[in-house]
Amino acid sequence: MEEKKIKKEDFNLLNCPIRTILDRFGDKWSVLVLLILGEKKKLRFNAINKEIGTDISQKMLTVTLRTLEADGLVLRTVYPEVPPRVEYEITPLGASLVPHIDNLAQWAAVNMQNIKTSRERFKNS
Amino acid sequence: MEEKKIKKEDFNLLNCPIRTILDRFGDKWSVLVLLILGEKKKLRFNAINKEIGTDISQKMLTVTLRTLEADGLVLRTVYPEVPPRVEYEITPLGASLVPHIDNLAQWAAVNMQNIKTSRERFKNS
DNA sequence: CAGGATCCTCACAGATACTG
DNA sequence: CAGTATCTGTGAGGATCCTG
Repeated sequence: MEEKKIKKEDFNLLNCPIRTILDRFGDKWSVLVLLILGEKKKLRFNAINKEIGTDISQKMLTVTLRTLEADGLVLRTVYPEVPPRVEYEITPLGASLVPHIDNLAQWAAVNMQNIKTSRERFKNS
Repeated sequence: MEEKKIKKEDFNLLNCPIRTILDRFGDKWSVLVLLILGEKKKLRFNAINKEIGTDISQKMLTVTLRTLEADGLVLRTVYPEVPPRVEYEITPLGASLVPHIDNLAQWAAVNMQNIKTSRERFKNS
């Protein structure tokens, strides 16, 4: 059995750290959840769901939260009650990432119109 | 003919600007190409290809460059020669984005081990 | 309430062959 | 040299049903 395939995990495109994090946060929901928890401190599952809107499926919210938890960016606390209560909050590590995302968001907000115009011009050329 | 489907382009998840840019740069190659062009100023197609390594296909490099060009982040100059010569360089807009990506990369480099450890612990729990 | 378990699908990415 | 044109697969994301 050969091993031609280099695993994404092991290679990470020249071990560029930026790629390692983009592999995680380039997905559809991680950043959004992180920003929400960065603001609101403590939230339950359905509360996060409401914050996002109806656009995320239960499954994807679960997957996203589990990934963030596994990475140590979000803390998940289960209270042994009936009905069950689960609260999510951002960790210091997660909080340290938020400002960087905010910076990117800032840049995006400032230059969005610029990009859209450029995109439009490109289409008609 | 109904129009139930909301196009990704039009919706952008609550028009959150951060999502708009992550939709673009969450892909596999855009950020890498941007960083390379941010350093090397002017490069030809095959030169970029070499910088990345053998891991990107011609097609994906073309697609990536075209998208960056459309967004106004990269300038594409075709010289009417035989054989053809095409040079790519970063635009001021693109250059203004690079530091933000670098910041993220910095964070990633600093906290990568932390995250990996956390991930390992999560797996064995 | 907070998910787990399934099934589906479609867009993105890759491989390959060809060309001005 | 710097691309196009096709074909194909894979897996993130979504819909739905079920449960401690």
